[in-house]
Amino acid sequence: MTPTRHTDRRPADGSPVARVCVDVPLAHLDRPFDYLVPAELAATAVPGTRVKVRFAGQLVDGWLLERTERSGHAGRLAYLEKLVSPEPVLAPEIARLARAVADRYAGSLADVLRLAVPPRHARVEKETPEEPTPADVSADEPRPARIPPGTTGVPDPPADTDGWGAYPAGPGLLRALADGRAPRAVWSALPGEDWPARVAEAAAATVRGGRGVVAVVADARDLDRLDAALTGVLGPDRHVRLSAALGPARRYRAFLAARRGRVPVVIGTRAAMFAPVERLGLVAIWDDGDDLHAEPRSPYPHAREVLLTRAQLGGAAALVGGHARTAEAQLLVETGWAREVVPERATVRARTPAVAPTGDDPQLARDPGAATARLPSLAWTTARDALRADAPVLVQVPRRGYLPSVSCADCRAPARCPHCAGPLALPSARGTPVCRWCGRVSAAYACPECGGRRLRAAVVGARRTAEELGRAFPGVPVRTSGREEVLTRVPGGAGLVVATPGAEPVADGGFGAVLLLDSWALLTRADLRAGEEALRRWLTAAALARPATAGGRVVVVADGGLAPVQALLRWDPAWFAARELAERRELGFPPAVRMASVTGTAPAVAELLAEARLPEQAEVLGPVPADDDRERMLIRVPRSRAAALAEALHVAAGVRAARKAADPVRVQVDPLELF
DNA sequence: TCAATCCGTATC
DNA sequence: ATACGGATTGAC
Repeated sequence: MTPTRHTDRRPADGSPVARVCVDVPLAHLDRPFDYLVPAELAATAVPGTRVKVRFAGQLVDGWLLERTERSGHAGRLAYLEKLVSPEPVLAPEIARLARAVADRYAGSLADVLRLAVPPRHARVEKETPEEPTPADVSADEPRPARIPPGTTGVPDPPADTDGWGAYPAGPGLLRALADGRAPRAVWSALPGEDWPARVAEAAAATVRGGRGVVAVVADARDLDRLDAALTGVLGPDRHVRLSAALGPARRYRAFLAARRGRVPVVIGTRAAMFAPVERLGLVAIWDDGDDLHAEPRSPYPHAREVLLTRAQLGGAAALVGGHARTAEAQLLVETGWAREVVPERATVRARTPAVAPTGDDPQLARDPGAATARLPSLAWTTARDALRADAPVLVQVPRRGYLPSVSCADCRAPARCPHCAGPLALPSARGTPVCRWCGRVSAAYACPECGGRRLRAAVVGARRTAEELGRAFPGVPVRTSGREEVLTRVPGGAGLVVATPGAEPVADGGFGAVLLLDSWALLTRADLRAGEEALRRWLTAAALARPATAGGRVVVVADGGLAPVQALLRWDPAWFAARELAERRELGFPPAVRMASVTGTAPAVAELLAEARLPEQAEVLGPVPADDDRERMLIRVPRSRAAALAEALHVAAGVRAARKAADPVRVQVDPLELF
């Protein structure tokens, strides 16, 4: 039995109208609906709370956005059915941010709020509503008292040439953060940089100035490192980690600690990009080129864009850092929105390893060890020398697994399935090739380009590479770091580490040599970002090597004339980013323009585009075939029309939703993959 | 002329 | 999803 019967209800005395965002995914319902606040909820149904409302006959979840005196709605208002919890989980600035993100990405507010506020966990909410609980501290451990920001315990940053002192603009950046200003920086980290320490110092400076921080990294390993650095600088109680990997209870606990103002700093993976923080002073993202920063759920916002929007809306500082620089970050610099924080060339020279390119060496058989390992001889001798000097060696291989795909041994054309044109793979070392799409076995494969019948491994996976290296360097321990097991740190002595990109461990004292293998597989990907991504992966791995002055060497198996290889040799990510951005301007690709993709069955895509009132300058490109009989169209507009494009697509999606169009269409603004 | 039914549309 | 209004249909 409900506590209040409908007939008993009367509206609250003050602000009896609640503006509610109903949690339904339909695009045409993406606006607030007004409800009456019953008198008994007058004090508790505050903005930011979760509510239940009767909507089109159903009980649905909703967000109370606002309380007002009157409604613009002509008809009769229904009452709020229920207050889910008095906890105002949706901070007003996050509601504003979510609206801005929805608008930018042609999505609905409700979709963004689902990403922004983790699911409620009632038990967690009840525990210690008065006392703080930093997220990773379990409920029964002693809890620190609430410390107001800017009062205690934060050490001053170290002075001069170490740390941020290695960047001419670095000390000024920290000062501005501590002074409560809003500097915006695109930071190119030096090789060997202890970046978690630098981010922690920037966070500490901001906290010292009495403001909060949100910092986002790509994966759990980077998060562990940042967590440790922050604990070193701020102690264990001033920050929480927030990531989907925590599980519902711990995630909600961390979220609440931030929302209740118990901690000034939130760090995490992209799940933290919407984290509420009181008096936000700094947003930071490390390695913004990592595609893990792109949210895979509608409306597919990117952590960098969300954080920069927060900085813009909230007057907060922004720090976009990495060893590499994305074209998007370059655009921030070129438009003057952000300033570069880069080392001087002399500092770069002093800290970089010696980098050398080498071709796929036809003479590799002269070094018996190299032949065994299928290594070009320069790579082999470099590794051997480092091992002889009792230094660890990192070998980066681009893809996981065992012989993921194969190509013609004669002309190198990728081997494709004769039936469906899917990629062929070798499931076992001496087996017959099998199609990875349709599963058919191609026993008598002949290359359609040259007629060749022999196949070679297109990309040798980490496990296979590790086996071969073990044979080439007998007696040297070989470890792999990849999907199944990611190593965080390895000891300093002689040893081989075979890692896939993103899984490279840090070595005590740095790696003596870093080998970047099978690079052509990265560079020949048919992707707009192939060059940028290759360079990002190389720089990230090469940054783990010792400086050349300490014997650190890097060998990249690629043509030294290619731009990404050049950028690696000169350690000049800014040069490459400027070049890349110029090229994208010329070709009309993001971020020089705004692109959106519309994916679905051919009739559904056509229907949506027919409905959409696209801006004047819009160009429609395609169709490109997508997975399962669906197709994809791209729409390109100048950046000045970006908002209009998103709105047009959102409205068109709404019209389709209102008509109950059967087959879904996915609308994506700034899709990561363009072709 | 009126009720039953269908369809489209709004959902507070 | 469901509820409602207007249009349509069919029986008297």
